[in-house]
Amino acid sequence: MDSKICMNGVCGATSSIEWKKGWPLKSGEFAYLCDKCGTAYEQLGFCDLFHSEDTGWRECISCGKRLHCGCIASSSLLELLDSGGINCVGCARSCQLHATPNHVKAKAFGTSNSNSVGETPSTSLGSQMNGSEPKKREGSDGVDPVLVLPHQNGNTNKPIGQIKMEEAFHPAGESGCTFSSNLCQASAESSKNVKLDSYNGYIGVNEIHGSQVQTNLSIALSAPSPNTKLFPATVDEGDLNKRISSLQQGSRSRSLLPKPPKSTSAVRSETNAGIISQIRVARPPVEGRIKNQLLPRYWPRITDQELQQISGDSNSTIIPLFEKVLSASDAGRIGRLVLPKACAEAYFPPISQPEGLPLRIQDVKGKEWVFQFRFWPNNNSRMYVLEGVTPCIQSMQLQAGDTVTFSRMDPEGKLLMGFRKASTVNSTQETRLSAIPKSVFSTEPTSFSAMPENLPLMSGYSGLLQSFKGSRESSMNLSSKHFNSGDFSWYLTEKNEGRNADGTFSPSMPVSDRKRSRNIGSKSKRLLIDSDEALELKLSWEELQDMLRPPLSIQPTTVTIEDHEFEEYEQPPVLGKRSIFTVRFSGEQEQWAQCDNCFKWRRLPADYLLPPQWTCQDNIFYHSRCSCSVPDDLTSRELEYLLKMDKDLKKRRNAAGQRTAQAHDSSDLDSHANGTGVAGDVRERGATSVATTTKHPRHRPGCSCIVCIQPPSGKGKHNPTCTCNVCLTVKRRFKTLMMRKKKRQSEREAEIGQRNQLMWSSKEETEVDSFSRQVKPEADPSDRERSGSETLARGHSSNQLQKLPETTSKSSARDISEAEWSNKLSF
DNA sequence: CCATAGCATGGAT
DNA sequence: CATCCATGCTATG
Repeated sequence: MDSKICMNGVCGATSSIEWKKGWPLKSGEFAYLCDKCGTAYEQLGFCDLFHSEDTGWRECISCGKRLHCGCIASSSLLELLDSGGINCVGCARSCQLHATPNHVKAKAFGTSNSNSVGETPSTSLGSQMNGSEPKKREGSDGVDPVLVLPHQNGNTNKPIGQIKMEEAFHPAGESGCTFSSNLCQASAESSKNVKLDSYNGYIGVNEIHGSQVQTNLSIALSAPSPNTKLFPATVDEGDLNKRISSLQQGSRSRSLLPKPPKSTSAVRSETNAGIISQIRVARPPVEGRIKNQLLPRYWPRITDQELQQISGDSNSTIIPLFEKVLSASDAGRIGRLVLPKACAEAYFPPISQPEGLPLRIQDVKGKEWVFQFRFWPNNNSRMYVLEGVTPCIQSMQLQAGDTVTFSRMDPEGKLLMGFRKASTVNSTQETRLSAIPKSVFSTEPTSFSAMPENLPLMSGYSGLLQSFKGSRESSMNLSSKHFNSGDFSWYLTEKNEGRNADGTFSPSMPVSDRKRSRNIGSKSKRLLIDSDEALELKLSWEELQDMLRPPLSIQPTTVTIEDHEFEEYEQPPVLGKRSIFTVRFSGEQEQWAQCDNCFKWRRLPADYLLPPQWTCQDNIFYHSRCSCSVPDDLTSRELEYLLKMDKDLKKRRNAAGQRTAQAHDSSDLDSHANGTGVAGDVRERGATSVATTTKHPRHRPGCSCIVCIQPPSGKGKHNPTCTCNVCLTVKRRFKTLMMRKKKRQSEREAEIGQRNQLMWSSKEETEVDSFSRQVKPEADPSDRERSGSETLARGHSSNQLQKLPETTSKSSARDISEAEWSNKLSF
């Protein structure tokens, strides 16, 4: 059967479906009915075609359940779209807005003329209503009028049809609301208007003019009359107006559908040229093992525009699967993301063992992550979790309250992970900036409020888009190349730790704030957090210190205390972007920074002082990577490794800092500030002074930080034997530093020894390729060599990195489908 | 003592 | 009431 334009006018732009010939038109041609609509309606309760249409889905304001698109199978559902709000029947009823049903049995759209046409319409709406199998109706008696949906331009403002309210949608047993079916039966007049008295709202338009179908179907934009009761009652006017306005936008783009039917490509190009919906509405599942049993809150809310952009010109189809608002524990340090059971069972491979299986998921940057997808037995049920998500969550800089989205790329079956920040502004740049405290110059710890909640969302799908346009291929294919080709093996230096203890840019919550953060992102009452505290971010003093940088282009002067040289700066430090410093075995020092725009990691010279904002375009050192479209300098494994090293380093540093604090409990100095790494750290390059500076932005009365106790340049220096408080402090710090360094060194040596032991002993159990065997011993001497250096360093060979997935992968008994999934996911 | 893994509990729906 | 799932609790290494 040829592809036809659905004469319903809504599904017309969807080309890959078959149509049934409908009623005759004045032109002598026939209307074509979208068979798929009916099928989808029957099977899913939704028209799964409409999502690609410019008008977007409608969802119930109250419960989030998606209303039908208004296609032929769902003309019964339109009444709620235009009733002064969008609401499903269930919610409308709870607001006492339910209309009293009328008593005229409606006809399914297009069924009435089937006799005259000699063909049967797609499905019987009536049968659909009952949730039974679609039946072919053998025509109807007489020449029933074609159901014409009301026209809002007619201005007659009088009901022309009779309305029947009928429980149609979601047969008993379904959770959530049911949908009503106000069927508007109308005469064959071409232009009519219907006012639903019960709702005081107007419903959509479908008008047939000869060979053309004009459709303003689902969008009735008439403002409710002053007496109209808006529903649900809880919807505020602003929100309502917004929704109405977005619906208006959506409706405009599909008003006229020329006939005769276009070819597939023509239709597609028209769609592409037209307005693609940017409305973010929930999409119920169109497939999966449990289909529409998924709770609406897990329905993916990707917009048509995002979808289209992601899939782009490629042959791949992006299928949004589900999304989840991160709970505190999801985003926490445990690294376990609780998956909605239904979603896990519907979209992830079936697992029979609690150990589950490793799942490869590509994130918005094109990076591939491997998570352990598993479950815990729980009350005769299961609780599904993704384990090991911390690096990924951190990479995307997500926190509780943000949303992660899961999609699948077909036909590859590749799983994709996106995100939306819970509260942010449009551009990613600004988003990132919002993580930098505005009040950073005032107090410690610095706290500030994040952006208002109702700002536009930043979508992870946009991120997907970037990654797919620019680096999808490479990110997929290059993941292991890096390991083999280069000497990708470094150890961290302690200068300017890039991230906090968890490797995140966004700060880890202080313990005292955990309780508060717990409220973010979970459902129900836990969402009701104190408005003042909502989305407040905290930066610890230490985390702020990490962002401090010596002033650019200013040479320090050097002072000597007890034969140790310290640099001092005339200007106070400035805020800079966090980065991670590494040293290669060759001794080459490097710095790794994350682009504020695309979030890719870029290698930079160690001595480059990053500004607070930095993007790929600012990469003046490596022109080949000065664009966000260039693949990440780090593969996911490398990044994971880097962050892990950073985390470990930070852990040890914190522990050392705590010990120091205990040792010097009388000091109110910043006992955490430390680190005279390879390139040094201004904070530790203390100097003695007579006069102190108060220039730095964090200064406050009594501040005794290392900046404040520095003398302004040119002012008097202290004698090496000086015993003033400042000098004593500096000396004490230095002593502490050396002790710490010594301790770390011994720790590291112990660790290295242990690791080597483990490595070799595990060879008995783990299959180790010969390459690893050959190379590993070589890495160790360099390790030891480094351990004697001044640099705080941990050594790992690239071969160890390469073995990561094998060692983390827990093999388990898998049934056939698990194996299939594994195969599909390249395991 | 600490981090982690796995299970248990209880609020919410 | 049953189920889900966020998170607490505890055994374990």
